[in-house]
Amino acid sequence: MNIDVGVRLRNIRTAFGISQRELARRAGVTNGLISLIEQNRVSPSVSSLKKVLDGVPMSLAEFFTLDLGAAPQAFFGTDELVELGNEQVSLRLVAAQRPGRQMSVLHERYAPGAATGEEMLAHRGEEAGVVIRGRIELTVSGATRVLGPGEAYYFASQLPHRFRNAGREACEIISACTPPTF
Amino acid sequence: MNIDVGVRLRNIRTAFGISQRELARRAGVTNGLISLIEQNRVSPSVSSLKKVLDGVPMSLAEFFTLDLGAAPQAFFGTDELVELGNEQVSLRLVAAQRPGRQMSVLHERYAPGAATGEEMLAHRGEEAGVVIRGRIELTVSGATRVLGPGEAYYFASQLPHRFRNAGREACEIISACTPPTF
DNA sequence: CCTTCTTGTCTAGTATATTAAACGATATGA
DNA sequence: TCATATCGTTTAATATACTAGACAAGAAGG
Repeated sequence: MNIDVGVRLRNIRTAFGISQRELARRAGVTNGLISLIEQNRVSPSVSSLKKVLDGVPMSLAEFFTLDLGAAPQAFFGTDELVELGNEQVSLRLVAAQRPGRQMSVLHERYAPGAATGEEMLAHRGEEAGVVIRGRIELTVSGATRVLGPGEAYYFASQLPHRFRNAGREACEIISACTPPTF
Repeated sequence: MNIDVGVRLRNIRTAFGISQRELARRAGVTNGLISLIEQNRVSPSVSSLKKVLDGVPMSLAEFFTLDLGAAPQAFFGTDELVELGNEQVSLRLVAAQRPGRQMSVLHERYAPGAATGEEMLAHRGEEAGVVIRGRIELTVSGATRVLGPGEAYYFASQLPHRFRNAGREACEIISACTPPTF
């Protein structure tokens, strides 16, 4: 449940082969604080954690992103793409069953008038894509734009977003998102 | 020199269109604390910042990887894609200048006879794509296959791989890779 | 003009992060 | 054996994060 800041910091410090006192000296804090943080006896303020990491040095973003993730199937015929959508919005997923993959790549098809729903979507991760046929109306954080063939998008998926095919022609998009939502 | 936690939090909260009190309710903290944090009057402890972000929801890693300042560009016209390739292999990159992005999404175009080179490529990460026009000959770990429109690939980039357009028609692919190689 | 609701801000009191200094343990050398 | 380091831990005092509640400003409706 809790982010284990203490263990993380200890791992990093020992990986650099420096003592609590040495790190404290570089960071401009006391060695006692380092000790307490590493034991999870206190939850450091962002400002002091930043000071500590500056002594390594390491950014807060790097600190909180510690992890990563095979020779499975590499080629996929059209019939090997897994169909996920409905009649209005077709989603063909590449490498659906691949364990531990870091992205979802989709061939999307929006029928005329189709949309991702009435509500705005919002979830973790990032998504991007290129329109290859037709036109799509995309709204991100209140901003709306219609994209045509060759045009593209890239946004953080936390921002409220919605896709809608406002035209009369079907619209196709190749898209990718990470981490894999589908 | 300090990370502007307050402005970040305010940007995120307003992007979601919720009030300080609503966020506080979801996060299980007081609205006053949200106010103080957003004004940078206090530097929140990691534990309380995590509580607040859980209300969005957003991870600490995502929070600190968000780029500061204005909302990044979400829409890209064809002329806003950055051209990276040569005359044989054209690579149009989406969101090239976006700092901290987690993927590269490309519109690739292989002229007849064009290839990624004589040597096999091998690097970190994963890559995937969908062919939208023409045919491409893809070799991964010794296995070779020709993919046509609607067909796709997904493989770990450490595996030796090579793309070649063996046909007479230009071939277009929309591809994605993570982490961003381009 | 009134309410009544919502917004963000501020203040006094309390909980907790942080400091300064001490402690015990381990190691090295005279 | 006795120093003299350095290591991580602990404690009491202090600085600061956090809470509960009040405040002023704006909007909606009577």
